[in-house]
Amino acid sequence: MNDQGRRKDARRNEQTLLEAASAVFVTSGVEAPVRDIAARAGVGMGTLYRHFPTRADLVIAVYRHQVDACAEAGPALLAAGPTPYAALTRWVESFVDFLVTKHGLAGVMQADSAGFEALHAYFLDRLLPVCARLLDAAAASGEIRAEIDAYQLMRGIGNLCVGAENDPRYDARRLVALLLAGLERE
Amino acid sequence: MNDQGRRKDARRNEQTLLEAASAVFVTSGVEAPVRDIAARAGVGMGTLYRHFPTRADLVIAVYRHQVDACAEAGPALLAAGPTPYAALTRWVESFVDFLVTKHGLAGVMQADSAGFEALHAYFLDRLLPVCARLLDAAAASGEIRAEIDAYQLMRGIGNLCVGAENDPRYDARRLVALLLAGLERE
DNA sequence: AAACAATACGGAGCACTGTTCCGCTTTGCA
DNA sequence: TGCAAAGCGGAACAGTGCTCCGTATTGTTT
Repeated sequence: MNDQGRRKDARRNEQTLLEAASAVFVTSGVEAPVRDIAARAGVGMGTLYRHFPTRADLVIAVYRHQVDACAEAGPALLAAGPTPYAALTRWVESFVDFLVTKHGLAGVMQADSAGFEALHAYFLDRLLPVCARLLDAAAASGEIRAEIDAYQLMRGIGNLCVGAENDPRYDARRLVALLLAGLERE
Repeated sequence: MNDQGRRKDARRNEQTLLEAASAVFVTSGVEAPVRDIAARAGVGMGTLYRHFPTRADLVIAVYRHQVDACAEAGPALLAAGPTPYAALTRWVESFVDFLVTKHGLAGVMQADSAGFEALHAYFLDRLLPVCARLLDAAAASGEIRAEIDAYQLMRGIGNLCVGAENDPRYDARRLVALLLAGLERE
């Protein structure tokens, strides 16, 4: 727990930055200017960038716990749910909830969002295997057509969540549900 | 054909700008720097902005014909297709083709894409009524569940097309097809 | 043909990004 | 207590979209 012998001001600043970033993300969204976060943490730009070499790294650090929790929920749901498709549905719903409640996260998670490749890669690394396992199980049980791979499903879900938070006429959950319904074997 | 008595250099520059923008959009995408377009047209920034007060206006001007064609295809398909749902499917496919072939257009068509509200509004004005008509007809014929309104469907389709052009692993057409399949009444 | 508004042009400049760089400060070990 | 090493702050850079205004072009009026 020595935190690798870094100086204690460094450790304190990293923590302060994470808290500031988390707060700013809630109020101004994930795309908030880096300066705002540094200012809120009472820290210079250099400090921010030494701890988090790019905006994406900061975003990853802030949401790492929730992404991990989402990844761990997959196998649990599969074990608990009545059927694999039910587990898939619930897992997807929780993922969508996560994306939709974080301002702009879905938009920035896209592969082509310049400078956020690391974020995209992290989400994929962590969640793709989980999604694949659920999808395979649901296909094996005959509940869905195996028409799509986990990558495309994840990307489709992410895309459907883009911009969902500032548009009362748009309900990403419903559209994702429709997409899953399209997978069902009739 | 007098083009409202504007000076002839003005008319010529507007045309040159449209051609330059069109060419740049193809090679560098819709989000290409405005300076690039002005440079390609051999024109100053002031000229560009006088003719197209915002980037969105330029994008609209470049794609206006194709959007209009898409809008007009709706009623035609409804009249021609075997069923309203088939017409809807075909119309959506043509819309997806349009979005996917224009670099970054889908991403920029989103409501929250800062500075592109005008573009979003234009697409909606032009295409929403067409989509609504197709959707209503398909619902009336009993082929689909009326679970979703035209706005949400359009937005969902637009979202699914985001970033589709630079990712060989992602096939927006297939996901949109799945979404439509989710609408079918079983 | 010459003078002269009116119209339109060009590009420097502004405000705002993310990111880098480096002189100065703080820390913790000897 | 001294002093390198580690860390810090924020000015400065490069790249955006967009504005502003002095200058050039146009076409109309004498």
